Amino acid sequence: MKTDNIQRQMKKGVLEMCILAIISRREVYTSDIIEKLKEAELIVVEGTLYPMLSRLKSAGYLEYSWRESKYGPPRKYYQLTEAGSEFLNNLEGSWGKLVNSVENIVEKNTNHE
Amino acid sequence: MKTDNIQRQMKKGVLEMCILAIISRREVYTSDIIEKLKEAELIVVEGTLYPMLSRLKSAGYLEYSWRESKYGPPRKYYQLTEAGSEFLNNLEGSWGKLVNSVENIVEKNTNHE
DNA sequence: ATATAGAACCTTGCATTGCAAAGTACCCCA
DNA sequence: TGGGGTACTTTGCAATGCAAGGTTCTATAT
Repeated sequence: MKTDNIQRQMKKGVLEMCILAIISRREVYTSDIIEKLKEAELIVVEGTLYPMLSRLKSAGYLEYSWRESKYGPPRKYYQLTEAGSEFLNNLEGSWGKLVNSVENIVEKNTNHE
Repeated sequence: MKTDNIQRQMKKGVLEMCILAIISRREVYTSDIIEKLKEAELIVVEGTLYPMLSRLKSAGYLEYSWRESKYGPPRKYYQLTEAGSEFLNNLEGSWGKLVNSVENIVEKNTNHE
């Protein structure tokens, strides 16, 4: 159990929410998302993101449109669907509950030395 | 992607921290831990907890001592090791960072309607 | 034309791990 | 001796983050 794994494990389950949140702000493509996450110090790599976006698309939470780029092949720009907005709301609710639960447990144990 | 899975996915990675936090308060055995988690509305079942405790034990973060019970077979009461305390501190640090990161991402997108 | 570089997308395989379900072992009491 | 309750353990499955490798497209230099 390495320290490296800690952040990784914890990220699980909130990544979808973060990605949907980023897309909800404005249409973005994959590299934009990676950059936004990096700004928030949540490192994510392509191998994680592409399958994730596919899953969210299959689930009906996302759509995309192709746009050309001057610097390379065309890009997939993602947008949230109605269902995606709802889902994001649910995720944010669950996240809030989880944060509360964890604080209940952890704070009781903090020995303020 | 069912709503049922949301909480489950998010729980991943913080469970270890919560369990260590609970054990750090006082010596407990498995059923105690389940009950404490339930109080905080973090439902965990035996099939999750036992392998987890074994992992934490193998990693050197926990020790246990057997104690007899009036009501059944003896119980394993867990205590944190030195390494376990350190690890718990790390986890709490990572957790704090993650909460900040997520808030950075999510709050920027909240349209306070 | 051809080669090179770089951007963007996608796929495969692995390791981790929460969980359901089934199994084992112990204790008490009638 | 048998039944019920408690506790611990194991097996197999499904989900998923990620490393690594691959394909396709554009632009630029030769």
